[in-house]
Amino acid sequence: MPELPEVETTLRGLEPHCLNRSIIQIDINQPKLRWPIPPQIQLLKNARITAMQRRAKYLIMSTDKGHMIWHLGMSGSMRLLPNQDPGVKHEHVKITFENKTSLRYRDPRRFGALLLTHDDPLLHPLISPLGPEPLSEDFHADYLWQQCKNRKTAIKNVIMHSHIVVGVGNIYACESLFMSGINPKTSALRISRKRIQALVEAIKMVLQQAIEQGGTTLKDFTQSDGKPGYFTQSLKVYANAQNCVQCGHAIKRITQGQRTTYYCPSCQH
DNA sequence: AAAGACACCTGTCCGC
DNA sequence: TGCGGACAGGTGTCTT
Repeated sequence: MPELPEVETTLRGLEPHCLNRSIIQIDINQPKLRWPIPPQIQLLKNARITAMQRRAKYLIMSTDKGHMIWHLGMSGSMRLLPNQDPGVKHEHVKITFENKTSLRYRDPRRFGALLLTHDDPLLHPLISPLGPEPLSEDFHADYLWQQCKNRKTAIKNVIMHSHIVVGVGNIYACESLFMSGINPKTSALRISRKRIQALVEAIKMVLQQAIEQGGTTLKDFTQSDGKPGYFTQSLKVYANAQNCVQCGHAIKRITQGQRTTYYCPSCQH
Protein backbone atom coordinates (compact mmCIF):
# COMPACT_ATOMS: atom_id res chain seq x y z
CA MET A 1 0.00 0.00 0.00
CA PRO A 2 2.06 2.85 1.24
CA GLU A 3 4.84 4.54 -0.58
CA LEU A 4 6.83 7.44 0.79
CA PRO A 5 4.01 10.03 0.64
CA GLU A 6 1.66 7.72 2.49
CA VAL A 7 4.21 7.08 5.23
CA GLU A 8 4.98 10.80 5.47
CA THR A 9 1.24 11.54 5.66
CA THR A 10 0.90 9.00 8.45
CA LEU A 11 3.82 10.51 10.35
CA ARG A 12 2.47 14.05 10.08
CA GLY A 13 -0.95 12.94 11.21
CA LEU A 14 0.27 10.98 14.20
CA GLU A 15 3.13 13.08 15.48
CA PRO A 16 1.18 15.90 17.16
CA HIS A 17 -0.91 13.37 19.06
CA CYS A 18 1.87 10.95 20.01
CA LEU A 19 4.77 13.19 20.96
CA ASN A 20 5.35 13.29 24.72
CA ARG A 21 2.62 10.72 25.33
CA SER A 22 3.38 8.00 27.85
CA ILE A 23 2.77 4.38 26.94
CA ILE A 24 0.75 2.58 29.60
CA GLN A 25 -0.04 -0.62 27.73
CA ILE A 26 1.09 -2.56 24.66
CA ASP A 27 -1.24 -5.21 23.24
CA ILE A 28 0.04 -7.53 20.54
CA ASN A 29 -2.92 -9.28 18.95
CA GLN A 30 -0.89 -10.86 16.14
CA PRO A 31 2.92 -10.99 16.47
CA LYS A 32 3.45 -12.69 13.11
CA LEU A 33 4.31 -9.84 10.80
CA ARG A 34 7.13 -9.98 8.26
CA TRP A 35 9.36 -10.64 11.21
CA PRO A 36 7.89 -11.59 14.59
CA ILE A 37 7.33 -8.62 16.84
CA PRO A 38 10.03 -8.98 19.51
CA PRO A 39 8.53 -9.77 22.93
CA GLN A 40 10.94 -7.20 24.38
CA ILE A 41 8.66 -4.56 22.93
CA GLN A 42 6.98 -4.75 26.34
CA LEU A 43 10.06 -3.01 27.76
CA LEU A 44 8.59 0.18 26.31
CA LYS A 45 5.77 0.12 28.81
CA ASN A 46 5.84 3.37 30.79
CA ALA A 47 8.15 4.91 28.21
CA ARG A 48 7.51 8.35 26.75
CA ILE A 49 7.50 9.14 23.03
CA THR A 50 10.34 11.60 22.54
CA ALA A 51 10.66 11.84 18.75
CA MET A 52 9.18 10.60 15.51
CA GLN A 53 10.77 10.52 12.08
CA ARG A 54 10.54 8.85 8.70
CA ARG A 55 13.45 7.24 6.88
CA ALA A 56 12.54 5.74 3.51
CA LYS A 57 9.25 3.96 4.19
CA TYR A 58 10.17 3.23 7.79
CA LEU A 59 8.50 5.18 10.55
CA ILE A 60 10.67 5.53 13.64
CA MET A 61 9.14 6.27 17.05
CA SER A 62 11.74 6.98 19.68
CA THR A 63 11.14 6.72 23.39
CA ASP A 64 13.29 7.16 26.45
CA LYS A 65 13.55 3.35 26.60
CA GLY A 66 14.25 2.43 22.99
CA HIS A 67 13.16 2.97 19.40
CA MET A 68 10.27 1.37 17.55
CA ILE A 69 10.85 0.85 13.82
CA TRP A 70 7.60 0.44 11.93
CA HIS A 71 6.99 -0.57 8.34
CA LEU A 72 3.57 -0.56 6.70
CA GLY A 73 4.34 -3.19 4.07
CA MET A 74 1.71 -3.40 1.35
CA SER A 75 -1.43 -3.00 3.39
CA GLY A 76 -0.47 -1.36 6.67
CA SER A 77 -1.98 1.72 8.24
CA MET A 78 -1.89 3.46 11.62
CA ARG A 79 -4.64 5.34 13.41
CA LEU A 80 -5.36 6.87 16.77
CA LEU A 81 -8.64 5.91 18.36
CA PRO A 82 -10.26 6.29 21.75
CA ASN A 83 -8.98 3.56 24.00
CA GLN A 84 -12.31 1.79 24.32
CA ASP A 85 -13.03 1.80 20.57
CA PRO A 86 -13.06 -1.85 19.46
CA GLY A 87 -11.34 -0.99 16.19
CA VAL A 88 -11.51 -3.19 13.12
CA LYS A 89 -10.22 -6.52 11.89
CA HIS A 90 -6.45 -7.00 11.52
CA GLU A 91 -5.45 -4.47 14.15
CA HIS A 92 -2.36 -6.37 15.25
CA VAL A 93 -0.89 -3.82 17.64
CA LYS A 94 -2.54 -1.45 20.09
CA ILE A 95 -0.42 1.01 22.03
CA THR A 96 -2.36 2.75 24.76
CA PHE A 97 -1.36 6.17 26.03
CA GLU A 98 -2.02 7.80 29.36
CA ASN A 99 -4.59 10.15 27.81
CA LYS A 100 -7.02 7.34 26.92
CA THR A 101 -6.16 7.28 23.26
CA SER A 102 -4.45 4.37 21.57
CA LEU A 103 -2.40 3.89 18.45
CA ARG A 104 -3.68 1.07 16.25
CA TYR A 105 -1.55 -0.72 13.69
CA ARG A 106 -3.60 -2.54 11.08
CA ASP A 107 -2.04 -4.70 8.37
CA PRO A 108 -4.23 -7.35 6.71
CA ARG A 109 -1.45 -8.85 4.61
CA ARG A 110 1.14 -8.71 7.38
CA PHE A 111 4.05 -7.71 5.15
CA GLY A 112 4.79 -4.90 7.55
CA ALA A 113 6.96 -4.93 10.65
CA LEU A 114 7.46 -3.62 14.14
CA LEU A 115 11.02 -3.87 15.35
CA LEU A 116 12.82 -2.63 18.43
CA THR A 117 16.29 -1.24 18.76
CA HIS A 118 18.26 0.42 21.52
CA ASP A 119 20.94 1.75 19.23
CA ASP A 120 20.76 4.60 16.75
CA PRO A 121 17.83 3.49 14.57
CA LEU A 122 19.47 4.93 11.46
CA LEU A 123 22.28 2.41 11.96
CA HIS A 124 19.88 -0.52 12.04
CA PRO A 125 20.85 -3.16 9.43
CA LEU A 126 17.61 -2.62 7.53
CA ILE A 127 18.10 1.13 7.38
CA SER A 128 21.83 1.81 7.11
CA PRO A 129 22.27 0.43 3.56
CA LEU A 130 19.45 2.54 2.13
CA GLY A 131 20.02 5.10 -0.61
CA PRO A 132 19.35 8.84 -0.29
CA GLU A 133 15.98 10.39 0.43
CA PRO A 134 14.46 11.46 -2.89
CA LEU A 135 13.42 14.87 -1.57
CA SER A 136 16.85 15.64 -0.14
CA GLU A 137 19.70 17.46 -1.82
CA ASP A 138 21.64 14.19 -1.82
CA PHE A 139 19.40 12.94 -4.60
CA HIS A 140 20.41 14.85 -7.69
CA ALA A 141 21.04 14.29 -11.39
CA ASP A 142 24.76 13.59 -11.06
CA TYR A 143 24.10 10.95 -8.45
CA LEU A 144 21.42 9.11 -10.41
CA TRP A 145 23.47 9.40 -13.57
CA GLN A 146 26.39 7.71 -11.86
CA GLN A 147 24.09 4.97 -10.62
CA CYS A 148 22.64 4.43 -14.09
CA LYS A 149 25.71 4.52 -16.26
CA ASN A 150 26.81 0.95 -15.55
CA ARG A 151 23.38 -0.61 -15.19
CA LYS A 152 21.83 -2.38 -18.09
CA THR A 153 18.52 -3.04 -16.38
CA ALA A 154 15.33 -1.11 -17.11
CA ILE A 155 15.18 2.40 -15.64
CA LYS A 156 12.01 1.61 -13.71
CA ASN A 157 13.79 -1.14 -11.80
CA VAL A 158 16.62 1.26 -11.00
CA ILE A 159 14.48 3.98 -9.44
CA MET A 160 12.54 1.40 -7.43
CA HIS A 161 15.71 -0.07 -5.90
CA SER A 162 15.95 1.15 -2.30
CA HIS A 163 19.75 1.04 -2.24
CA ILE A 164 19.78 3.57 -5.08
CA VAL A 165 16.98 5.87 -3.95
CA VAL A 166 14.33 5.19 -1.33
CA GLY A 167 10.62 5.77 -1.32
CA VAL A 168 9.81 5.41 -5.01
CA GLY A 169 7.24 2.63 -5.16
CA ASN A 170 5.28 1.25 -8.06
CA ILE A 171 2.76 4.08 -8.38
CA TYR A 172 5.21 6.96 -8.23
CA ALA A 173 7.77 5.18 -10.40
CA CYS A 174 5.16 4.93 -13.16
CA GLU A 175 4.01 8.50 -12.65
CA SER A 176 7.47 10.08 -12.62
CA LEU A 177 8.52 8.18 -15.76
CA PHE A 178 5.38 9.43 -17.48
CA MET A 179 6.04 12.97 -16.35
CA SER A 180 9.59 12.87 -17.69
CA GLY A 181 8.62 11.13 -20.93
CA ILE A 182 10.86 8.11 -20.40
CA ASN A 183 9.84 4.60 -21.41
CA PRO A 184 10.02 2.41 -18.28
CA LYS A 185 11.70 -0.37 -20.27
CA THR A 186 14.63 1.78 -21.39
CA SER A 187 17.97 0.44 -20.27
CA ALA A 188 19.32 2.79 -17.59
CA LEU A 189 22.73 3.21 -19.21
CA ARG A 190 21.17 4.42 -22.46
CA ILE A 191 19.46 7.46 -20.94
CA SER A 192 21.13 10.82 -21.44
CA ARG A 193 22.30 12.96 -18.56
CA LYS A 194 19.72 15.56 -19.51
CA ARG A 195 16.84 13.09 -19.34
CA ILE A 196 18.09 11.74 -16.03
CA GLN A 197 17.89 15.31 -14.77
CA ALA A 198 14.27 15.49 -15.92
CA LEU A 199 13.53 12.20 -14.18
CA VAL A 200 15.02 13.37 -10.89
CA GLU A 201 12.92 16.53 -11.05
CA ALA A 202 9.80 14.49 -11.86
CA ILE A 203 10.35 12.14 -8.92
CA LYS A 204 10.73 15.07 -6.53
CA MET A 205 7.67 16.82 -7.96
CA VAL A 206 5.39 13.78 -7.90
CA LEU A 207 6.35 12.84 -4.35
CA GLN A 208 6.06 16.41 -3.08
CA GLN A 209 2.63 16.88 -4.64
CA ALA A 210 1.44 13.55 -3.31
CA ILE A 211 2.52 14.48 0.21
CA GLU A 212 0.68 17.79 -0.06
CA GLN A 213 -2.47 15.94 -1.06
CA GLY A 214 -2.26 13.35 1.70
CA GLY A 215 -1.01 10.47 -0.42
CA THR A 216 -2.80 8.16 -2.83
CA THR A 217 -5.77 5.99 -1.98
CA LEU A 218 -6.22 3.13 -4.42
CA LYS A 219 -8.19 0.80 -2.22
CA ASP A 220 -8.02 1.25 1.49
CA PHE A 221 -5.26 3.67 2.43
CA THR A 222 -6.45 6.31 4.85
CA GLN A 223 -4.66 9.18 6.48
CA SER A 224 -4.39 8.91 10.24
CA ASP A 225 -7.65 10.86 10.57
CA GLY A 226 -9.44 8.29 8.43
CA LYS A 227 -9.69 10.40 5.28
CA PRO A 228 -8.47 9.05 1.94
CA GLY A 229 -5.45 10.48 0.13
CA TYR A 230 -6.38 12.93 -2.55
CA PHE A 231 -3.48 12.39 -4.94
CA THR A 232 -5.45 9.52 -6.53
CA GLN A 233 -7.18 11.94 -8.85
CA SER A 234 -3.81 13.33 -9.98
CA LEU A 235 -2.49 9.99 -11.22
CA LYS A 236 -1.78 10.23 -14.93
CA VAL A 237 -1.11 6.62 -15.85
CA TYR A 238 -1.25 4.34 -12.82
CA ALA A 239 -4.41 2.19 -12.88
CA ASN A 240 -6.47 5.23 -13.71
CA ALA A 241 -6.62 6.06 -17.37
CA GLN A 242 -7.59 4.03 -20.40
CA ASN A 243 -6.02 6.62 -22.65
CA CYS A 244 -3.11 9.01 -22.33
CA VAL A 245 -4.13 12.43 -21.00
CA GLN A 246 -1.57 14.04 -23.31
CA CYS A 247 -2.03 12.27 -26.64
CA GLY A 248 -5.02 9.96 -26.32
CA HIS A 249 -3.02 6.84 -27.14
CA ALA A 250 -4.06 3.72 -25.24
CA ILE A 251 -2.16 3.30 -21.98
CA LYS A 252 -0.10 0.14 -22.07
CA ARG A 253 0.14 -2.29 -19.18
CA ILE A 254 3.15 -4.58 -18.85
CA THR A 255 4.98 -6.50 -16.14
CA GLN A 256 8.48 -5.58 -14.96
CA GLY A 257 10.17 -7.36 -12.10
CA GLN A 258 6.83 -8.94 -11.16
CA ARG A 259 5.23 -5.52 -10.80
CA THR A 260 2.69 -3.93 -13.09
CA THR A 261 3.88 -0.97 -15.14
CA TYR A 262 1.56 1.50 -16.85
CA TYR A 263 2.89 3.84 -19.52
CA CYS A 264 2.08 5.64 -22.73
CA PRO A 265 4.05 4.08 -25.61
CA SER A 266 3.53 7.22 -27.65
CA CYS A 267 4.72 9.83 -25.11
CA GLN A 268 7.40 7.76 -23.36
CA HIS A 269 10.57 6.77 -25.19
C1' DA B 1 28.51 -6.87 -8.49
C1' DA B 2 24.20 -7.01 -10.75
C1' DA B 3 19.80 -8.89 -11.98
C1' DG B 4 16.04 -11.79 -11.54
C1' DA B 5 12.96 -14.96 -9.02
C1' DC B 6 10.73 -15.99 -4.87
C1' DA B 7 8.73 -15.64 -0.47
C1' DC B 8 5.67 -13.74 2.98
C1' DC B 9 -0.27 -13.01 3.54
C1' DT B 10 -5.20 -11.59 3.08
C1' DG B 11 -8.83 -9.41 0.56
C1' DT B 12 -11.19 -8.22 -3.59
C1' DC B 13 -12.76 -8.59 -8.06
C1' DC B 14 -14.00 -10.93 -12.31
C1' DG B 15 -15.52 -14.76 -15.16
C1' DC B 16 -17.80 -19.04 -15.31
C1' DT C 1 -24.23 -18.12 -4.67
C1' DG C 2 -19.87 -20.40 -5.08
C1' DC C 3 -15.28 -21.35 -6.77
C1' DG C 4 -10.86 -20.59 -9.08
C1' DG C 5 -7.60 -17.52 -10.57
C1' DA C 6 -5.46 -13.07 -11.10
C1' DC C 7 -4.04 -9.21 -8.82
C1' DA C 8 -2.72 -5.60 -5.12
C1' DG C 9 0.69 0.29 -2.73
C1' DG C 10 6.99 -3.77 -0.48
C1' DT C 11 11.38 -5.68 0.06
C1' DG C 12 14.78 -9.00 2.18
C1' DT C 13 16.95 -13.12 0.68
C1' DC C 14 18.37 -16.53 -2.28
C1' DT C 15 19.91 -18.05 -6.93
C1' DT C 16 21.88 -17.21 -11.29
